Amino acid sequence: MAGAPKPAKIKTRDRILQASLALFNSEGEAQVSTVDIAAVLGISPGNLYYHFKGKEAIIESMFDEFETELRQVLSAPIEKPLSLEDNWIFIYIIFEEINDFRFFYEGMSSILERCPSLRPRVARLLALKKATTLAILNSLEKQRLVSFIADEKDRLADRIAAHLTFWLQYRAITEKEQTDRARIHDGVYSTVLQIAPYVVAGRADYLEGAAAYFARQGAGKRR
Amino acid sequence: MAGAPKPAKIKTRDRILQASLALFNSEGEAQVSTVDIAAVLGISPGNLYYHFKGKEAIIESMFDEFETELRQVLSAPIEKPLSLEDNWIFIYIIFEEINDFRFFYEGMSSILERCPSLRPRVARLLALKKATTLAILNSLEKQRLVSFIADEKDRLADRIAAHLTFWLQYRAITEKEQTDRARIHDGVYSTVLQIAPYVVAGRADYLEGAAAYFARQGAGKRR
DNA sequence: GTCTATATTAGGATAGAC
DNA sequence: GTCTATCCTAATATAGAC
Repeated sequence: MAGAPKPAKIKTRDRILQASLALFNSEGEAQVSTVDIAAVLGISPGNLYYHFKGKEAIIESMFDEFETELRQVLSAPIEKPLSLEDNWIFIYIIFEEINDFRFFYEGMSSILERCPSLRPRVARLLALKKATTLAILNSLEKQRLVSFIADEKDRLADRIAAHLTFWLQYRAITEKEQTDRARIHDGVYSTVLQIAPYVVAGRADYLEGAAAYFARQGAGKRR
Repeated sequence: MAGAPKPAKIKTRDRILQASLALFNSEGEAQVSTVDIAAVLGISPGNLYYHFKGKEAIIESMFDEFETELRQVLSAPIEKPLSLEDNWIFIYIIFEEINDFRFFYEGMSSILERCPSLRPRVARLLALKKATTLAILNSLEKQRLVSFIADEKDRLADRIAAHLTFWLQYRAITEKEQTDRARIHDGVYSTVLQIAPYVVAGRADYLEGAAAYFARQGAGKRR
């Protein structure tokens, strides 16, 4: 009803990005050629090359978008602390972002070899993951919900950053039949459990609460 | 002096495996062609194809060896429990094995795409990593050194298995300048710290002991 | 912006002589 | 076992018409 603008045909450039992402994620970036991408879109390879210099250019353009989104997400809890449950949802969102861009994580070293300009940007993104995790841990610590000694806090933040980065890949190998949804869910639960042993009082309650929360969500149909 | 057999020229087949591993690890498997391998060995591509049907055959053959070695290593603590310090050395050995085969871990999803027969074997290897970790945790638990509630133990084993698998990659991105040695060292320390919060009594002592142990080793020249 | 046609290469792979 | 020579293919990339 509202003055919606005409159907607004999606620009070819964007269709290329969108189709490439889908293909990369399902087939693996290494297994997809520029011809494949053009084929699924029903356009000519020549046309594709009019929009992008090549596969690397496509990847770099995708990364731009991913980086922007993830930076935005990761900055939220640094600005204002979240409640415990909000933290859990927050981890969900991060895993979902990463899952949408999983081809990149799976082929990372080969991609970074071919797109060296991305290397420092990836490194900064990982650093931001750690910083955000640290901010959350600091907030929990200030609320006296958890406590750390020595360099435990810093090390935990590092491990969680790595966990966020690689857990989906780990699970993809160990549980081949899982759906994306199940893998993400499991990843979040697994992150939450990692914090449990540092919970000051009522660690059992925390574990129980988490188990209940994730059983509930697991049955649901988030996304 | 001793009746050493003549210089025993290494068989070409083995030289190919050895050179390929070195190239794969330094350049990335995807960036290395059969021609490259032949070139560094000073043999003809035709000769290489006499020994191996192609790059995939080389990788599969390398994996055979890696699998055998790692299985042997991982089976040790299942058969007989280790002391605390022995466990640390044990983790060192695992990281070293993985580091020697890191091209495989880095390009895993692409390699498994091309060598589907390896997928179940990799999955079983990861399962064995987890089983071994579980065996160690069980042993520590029986000695009353650590304690777990709910499914913490199982989840920790899973996380450590993932940690062993991906930590070197994580560090390779976040700390570009590190040497292999430093990365491995850091990986072991980081694994050890992950167990700390479950230590029943004297967690502070445990942490301090670990820090001292790894400071000492870090200065040393293991390997 | 899009297509058709074509060029260029690099990599994988084989045949046959030595 | 090893080399030379060669082939085949798939993927990248460009030129020029529409």
